[in-house]
Amino acid sequence: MRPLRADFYRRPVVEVARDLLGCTVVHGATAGIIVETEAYHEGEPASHAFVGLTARTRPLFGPPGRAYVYRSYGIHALLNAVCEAEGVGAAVLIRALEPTRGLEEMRARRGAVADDRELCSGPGKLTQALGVGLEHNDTDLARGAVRILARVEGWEPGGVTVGPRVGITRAAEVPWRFALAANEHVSRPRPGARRAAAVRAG
DNA sequence: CATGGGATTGACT
DNA sequence: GTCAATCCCATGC
Repeated sequence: MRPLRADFYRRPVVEVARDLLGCTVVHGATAGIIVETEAYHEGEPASHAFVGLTARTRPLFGPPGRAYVYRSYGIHALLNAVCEAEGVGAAVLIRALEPTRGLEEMRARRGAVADDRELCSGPGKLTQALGVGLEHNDTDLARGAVRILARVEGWEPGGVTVGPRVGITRAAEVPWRFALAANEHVSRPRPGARRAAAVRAG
């Protein structure tokens, strides 16, 4: 498995979000297969890039293939892969991994969890498990400490679930969330997360 | 300079 | 189902 190069990310962000399923995130001795992603684009209000170029969003508008890591709710670090051409604010949020290497280290970082399916089943959980933090913001995902590797040869996604993104209040109806349908390591859809989309659809 | 709101999680009722 | 923890940063005065 080789690191994904900038060309992989320099495409429509929704395509990249789908194609990142099955790829591997590595940091040190820990690694996991991506099983859930979400796409964000400057053209819609749920994206941080919607406000334009600021100190915070600068990495989003930078060259593709770098990390955008930010603090959420004052507690968690969330990992994104910057996409599309330089100057366009777009990124894929990595929402869940299936742990493959360094399970003991992950358990140590995560504290007591019921079972290994909960080690990386959420965007805040996986960064904690892999030891990814704000210091990795704007680092190169092909050469830096945190890397994303291509799918293994012959890997097939099987069933992919497409649906609305989780935990947002604006543009909640856009179906830009992708997950491996049968995978046990995806994040649990927040039951309390706005039924607005469903109501609107019904 | 003060304020308010999150791309969440885990504990508790 | 409900709610608190906690901090960066965009916004407005």
